[in-house]
Amino acid sequence: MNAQSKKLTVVSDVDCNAVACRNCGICRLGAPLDSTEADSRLLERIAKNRRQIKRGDLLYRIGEPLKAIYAIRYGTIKTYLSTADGRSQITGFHIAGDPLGLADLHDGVCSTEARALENTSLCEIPIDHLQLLTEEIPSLRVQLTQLLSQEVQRLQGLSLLLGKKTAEERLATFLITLSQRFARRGYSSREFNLSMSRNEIGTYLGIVEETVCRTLARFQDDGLIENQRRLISILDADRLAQLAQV
Amino acid sequence: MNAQSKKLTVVSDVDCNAVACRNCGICRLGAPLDSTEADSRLLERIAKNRRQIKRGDLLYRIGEPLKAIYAIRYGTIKTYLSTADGRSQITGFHIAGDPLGLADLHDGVCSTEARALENTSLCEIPIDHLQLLTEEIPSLRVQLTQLLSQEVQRLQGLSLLLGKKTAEERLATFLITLSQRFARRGYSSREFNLSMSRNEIGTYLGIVEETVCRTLARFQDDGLIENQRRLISILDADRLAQLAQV
DNA sequence: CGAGTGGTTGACCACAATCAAGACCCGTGG
DNA sequence: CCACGGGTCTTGATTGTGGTCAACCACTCG
Repeated sequence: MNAQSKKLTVVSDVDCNAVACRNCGICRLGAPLDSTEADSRLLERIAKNRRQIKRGDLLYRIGEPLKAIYAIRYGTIKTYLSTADGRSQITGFHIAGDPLGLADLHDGVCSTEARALENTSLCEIPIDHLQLLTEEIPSLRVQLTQLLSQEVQRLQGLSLLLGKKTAEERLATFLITLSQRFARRGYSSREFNLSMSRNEIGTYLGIVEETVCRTLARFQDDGLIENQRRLISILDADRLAQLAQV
Repeated sequence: MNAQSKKLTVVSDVDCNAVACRNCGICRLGAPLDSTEADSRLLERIAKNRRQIKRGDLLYRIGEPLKAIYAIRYGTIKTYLSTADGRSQITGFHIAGDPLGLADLHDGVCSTEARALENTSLCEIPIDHLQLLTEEIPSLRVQLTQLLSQEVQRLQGLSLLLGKKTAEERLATFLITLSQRFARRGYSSREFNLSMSRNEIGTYLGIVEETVCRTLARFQDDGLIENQRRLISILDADRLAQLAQV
């Protein structure tokens, strides 16, 4: 099992840094509890199915048939949906290791639009391929259930944030959550570069750009963070977490 | 397959009306695409596992181990979670046919609290039971994936509502969605009794009780609905749907 | 170096929250 | 049968958080 995961994670340092890939969704999909040698050979086949998209590019759009599910190797993807008159809500910023497209498995139609915030590399599992794979590797279905169930919990948390938290609490939650996600992927939890604009942060948190700016400025005045445009340093994670009301 | 589903749906008219059960989650779980005779016998065993809870009772609470997953036969359950200081957000009103507990499969810990809004009957599948069942009936896992994926989509829609819609649009969306859900279950889509209070509607829609009242009153003045406390009649579904901005 | 994008700050405003009071409804007990 | 009490619903007056509109700043890139 150790040997297997090595085979999967160490692909080539050029297009897959170890940190991203060790935690990448496809590797998590690829290292289920009871995987066998035969499984691992199959999964190598999947892992080869790569896709690169550039900053600003669409991965898929609302209403089109779901062609594949994805796992992000590196980069950032935002997913969003909109009201009839065009107000849109970002439902997630997805980073290395996150799966994409699972929400649309039940009807095979994309319910969100997915766009790259920076150059992004993905593992791609075509839908018809997935059908075969899950038959050959039962544990893959277990993994799908796990990932979907986590996604439901994430969205429940987002609903709490959008329904009940103040602007200040939203921003604090956002920063703490992002920091924790980076930490889990092996990046710094104290200092990081945002790949999204103030506008996009607002569109995710249910507030406007200006409120994001003002609140970040206040956090800086209060010594909670250092705010240099896209570069954020967390100075007082404890107080920030307390503000977040998680 | 027809004979099978008959066996499952027609239990006894006393504790299972046909409408609710034909569409109930356990029956959907119980009538997967490729079910065999053997499967159906197994599923009969599950379907017998019933549970009744009374209005106001807790089904499970946050943090406790997930003992089972459920499907509602009749009644209504609300699920909710809260901020550290006790503001709570209802994440769903679940009616006949809806599954419960799926969101917590990945770590086996309840992430929401579930409480009955009226006397409610559930099918219960204990977690350890589920393990065995999914091994014997592979299509059950497919069903779990489908149901989870639908739940993710539902919560994405809720996020859009909470993040971007006005109070008026929220109420309109709520009424239209509820009406459609009732219709799909075979109840009237034009007139129905709410099982939740104004306060609970607000706690779900991210607004306060008073705003719910005022907005419903306005809808009545505008001839969109008739509003007799818990009894709601939809008078102009089209205009309401337009207001909803779905 | 100038244009353009994204970020910041200020002044003002509006929608919904809060606070408050009263109406309605239903169950319970005298 | 009516009176009482508590919960739910409704309506009104006032307030406040965050939205809107507007101007300016700062960084980047051609």
